[in-house]
Amino acid sequence: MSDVFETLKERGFVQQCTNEENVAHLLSGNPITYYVGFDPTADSLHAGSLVPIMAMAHLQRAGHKPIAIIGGGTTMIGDPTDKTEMRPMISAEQVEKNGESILKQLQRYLDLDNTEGFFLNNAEWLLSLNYIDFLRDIGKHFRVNEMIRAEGYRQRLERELGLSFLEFNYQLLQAYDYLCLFQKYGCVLQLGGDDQWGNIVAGVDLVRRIESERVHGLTFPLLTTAGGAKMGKTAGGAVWLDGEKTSPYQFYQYWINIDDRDVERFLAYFTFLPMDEVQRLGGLEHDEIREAKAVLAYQATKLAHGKVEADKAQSTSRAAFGGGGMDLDAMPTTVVSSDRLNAGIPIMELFHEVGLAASKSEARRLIQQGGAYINDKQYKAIDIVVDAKMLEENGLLLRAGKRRYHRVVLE
RNA sequence: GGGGGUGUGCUUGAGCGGUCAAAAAGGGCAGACUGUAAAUCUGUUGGCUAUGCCUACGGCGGUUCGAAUCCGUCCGCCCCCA
Repeated sequence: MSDVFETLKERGFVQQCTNEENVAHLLSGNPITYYVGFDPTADSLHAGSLVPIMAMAHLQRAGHKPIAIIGGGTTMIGDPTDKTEMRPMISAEQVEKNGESILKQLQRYLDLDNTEGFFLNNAEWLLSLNYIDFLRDIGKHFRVNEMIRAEGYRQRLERELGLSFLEFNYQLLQAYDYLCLFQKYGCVLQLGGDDQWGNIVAGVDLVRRIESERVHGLTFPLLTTAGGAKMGKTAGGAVWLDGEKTSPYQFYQYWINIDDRDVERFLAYFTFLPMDEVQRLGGLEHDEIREAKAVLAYQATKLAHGKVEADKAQSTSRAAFGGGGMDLDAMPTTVVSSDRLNAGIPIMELFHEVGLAASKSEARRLIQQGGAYINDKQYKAIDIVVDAKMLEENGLLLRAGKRRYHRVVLE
């Protein structure tokens, strides 16, 4: 078994760690069980979640057993950590539904078949808690003085924002999660974003106090892009792992369009390429860096959507930007009846209808500012009517700006 | 329970009773330059059957020729006292 801890470290996954030597030692020995919590407030994970996912995958490849848990119980309270306001609560049914989608996505990266890995909802043990018992058995181990020192709480208190008692209990519940997982599954390592550090440590302490056992914690750095933006967000919103919400092609393009400065870091995080290769690619400059981005995009897409989709996305991208013809199959397409086209469709209407502009006014602006193209020809007059005469063999190729394409074909 | 404050467009945040679709910044989009990058410059950024009309300044109601701006009330959030 190779030294996974070393791998995680050199790939940049380690931000804080309860005790580096112990964790390194633990990971180089017999298989252990570790866990990461995921937020079930949305029905899909997004690119930002790839950091914990990839870390889990590295560990599983080294023979360790992952537990992915969704906070069905905790979400019903709302996590105050690093939030300026209270997180909205969501219903148990919604959590259940979201959990199913999330599990499917995780399975692309991890084996969660209930032998090699597990997928659990903490509602399972949290919902049946009895208040008095919980206070007596768990609550007595927590010191309020310590709790309010935690960054997340402290900020809320200092900024005089107020913090409900409900939210204040979040840390106890997460610590309790760890305790349960330790007791039932022998879980001895919790991973999470650095904002979770306080909660993780609370769990480590709790297990030590109740079970007199030493368990461990490790956090990942919170990723931002070189531009300072949150990882995995774009104009259109989050970059989802769900192919329905973010198509494989869009997913691919997200990685292609990242800042040059992020290339090496992201290769280390989001691919399994050996580090010497990562460094070689990261060292490329100017035009060549695009090759590195292509590798990153392809690898990341392949992991998230499989080889077939990755190949398709890659060829579409190459065709679109490499000067050649487009890969028409992968392009979003709208079907229009020939009668309608023969009658003529105002250009603003067309751009709006296919979704390249959110409203007709936006379409108007786009056109007036020279961002509207049909079959690679720019059209700046808003009163143009698109009809069958403009049809080419592949239909109409609409483009908004440099990168957003849409095809219109006849019925 | 008492007192005070606050609620504006994607976000932050100005806003005298008319000249407010609402300052400013950020963000977004488009154009130029480029490498599908960054930086920079320019334009733009509620909708529409478009030199006009409609919808918008927490909800409802009122005062007024006229309200984001005044009054009442309700809701949300925040602070202080209990």
